[in-house]
Amino acid sequence: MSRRPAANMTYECSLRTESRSTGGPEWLPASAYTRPMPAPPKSLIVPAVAAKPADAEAPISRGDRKLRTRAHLLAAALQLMGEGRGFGTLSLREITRVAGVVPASFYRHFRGLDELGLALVEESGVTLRRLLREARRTGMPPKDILRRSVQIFRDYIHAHRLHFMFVAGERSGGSALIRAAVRAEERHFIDEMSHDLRQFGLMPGSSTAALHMACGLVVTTMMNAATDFLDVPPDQPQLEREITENFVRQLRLIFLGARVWRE
Amino acid sequence: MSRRPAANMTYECSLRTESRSTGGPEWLPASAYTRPMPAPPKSLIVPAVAAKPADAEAPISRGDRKLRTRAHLLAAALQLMGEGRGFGTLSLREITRVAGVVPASFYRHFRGLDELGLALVEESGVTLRRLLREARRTGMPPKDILRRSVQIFRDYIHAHRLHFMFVAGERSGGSALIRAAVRAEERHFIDEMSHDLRQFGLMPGSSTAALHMACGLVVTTMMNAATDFLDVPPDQPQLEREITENFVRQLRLIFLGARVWRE
DNA sequence: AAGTTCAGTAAACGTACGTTCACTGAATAT
DNA sequence: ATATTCAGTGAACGTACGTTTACTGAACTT
Repeated sequence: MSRRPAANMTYECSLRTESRSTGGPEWLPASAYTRPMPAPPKSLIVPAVAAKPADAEAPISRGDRKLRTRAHLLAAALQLMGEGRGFGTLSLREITRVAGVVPASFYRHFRGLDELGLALVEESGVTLRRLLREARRTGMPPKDILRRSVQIFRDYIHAHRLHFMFVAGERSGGSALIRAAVRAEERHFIDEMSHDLRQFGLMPGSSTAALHMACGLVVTTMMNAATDFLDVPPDQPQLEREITENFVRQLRLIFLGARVWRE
Repeated sequence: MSRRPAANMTYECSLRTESRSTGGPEWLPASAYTRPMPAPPKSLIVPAVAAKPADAEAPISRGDRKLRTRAHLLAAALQLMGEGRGFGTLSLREITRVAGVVPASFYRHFRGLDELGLALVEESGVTLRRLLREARRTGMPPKDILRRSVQIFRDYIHAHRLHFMFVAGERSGGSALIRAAVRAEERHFIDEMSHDLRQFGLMPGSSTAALHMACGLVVTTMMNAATDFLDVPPDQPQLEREITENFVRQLRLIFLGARVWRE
């Protein structure tokens, strides 16, 4: 399961070209675009939701248009991986199909799939860092820090589900190129985190190296928890609570260990 | 990079059939098999080594032969993933090609690729558990436990490189089916490990639940370290030493935390 | 107003894929 | 000695793929 639909289907083409003339654009006045109106980037399974939520109106400029299509391509790839597939299993045609664009168009934006992958890593890296930034801005409530942080983290994951699926998935699997890029982002994340921890004065007795090591441990644990959270079916609050609880305890143990750490 | 060779190649067929008549079987007397002698399961890159190391002689029985081919298929899949690709990117034809067998033969052994994947999970699970078993047999040397264990672990990883690449890679990425199976194996591993830790009397003050939680943390860290180890190029002993050192410290921190753990 | 640029198009190419089918012939069962 | 079984074969099928090519026409430049 979960690999490509195993051959024998309706032959791909009908989708884009037909969907524009038949069941297509009643959800938006077709006149909104002059010609290169991209077909709705709808999934093959859930047709309506996600990716391009009536952001229509008038994005006129040519450069903006290009950016928009590029974003559609990235979103399409993420969406496909959201159905539970590795980046390496995506095909170019598939991505362009979901993005509502012809395959050849892809090359106007990326040299190939790897380049798109790297763009996704960067995008995800930004999402990751924003998590830290928000935590920094909020400051840490001195009471129940861990439990609160984990709750925030859980919410953040679900709000950026696709990015986290991507990072968690490609962090260890798949292509060496992408994995390396993800690990680099992760290192930046660890660096920032240990900087913040020092700033906030948690673990004052520890050396920089020890702090960094502990943060690495935290991030590993965090990524693992992310995979766990993302694998929970949406109707299993009990399971999610257990994962939350386990994650909190693990973090507690780590910080306990860090407090008594001596070289 | 690292996805499939990007089209435009010599058309696959020539490979198997030709290699038998031209440059093929001088490494073994062709008469060893009557007819269904499988072509050498050589990689497209490194032709000679690995998979079927002169285990020839006479495995006569039909059942044995079937098992042997099955093993070749599993080994072929692992080998391909060893080149740094996710399981989801493998194709059936590719696997049979490397295994030295015609595509249709695949179905004599597996219903499809997923079934082969699950077989690989099981195989890898056995490898994982053998690690614990050996640790149990040896007993833990009371001096420098952590450092010694990590060295053993590092050696074990390299001795079973492909299995660990598979587990580490599919643990978070790829198909939900395989991921679930891997996580199940991992849970078994954690169970056994916490049982052993209790047996050996480490962490005597902790509840079963706490022990289990700590073991989960250890295994997550371990899997992460495995990916790190496997990504080190073979000529970078310094980098490997750093990873080892980091891993030791992380484990030390975890056990430190576990020692002072209170509910 | 005329000319240039270039994101997106349509069609074609050669290759690879999964799956099916009737077959062959040695290992087994009778 | 004869019949049955069945792992492995070879060929064919329809579908999907990545990439290239010449094109169109609106957005920009002059």
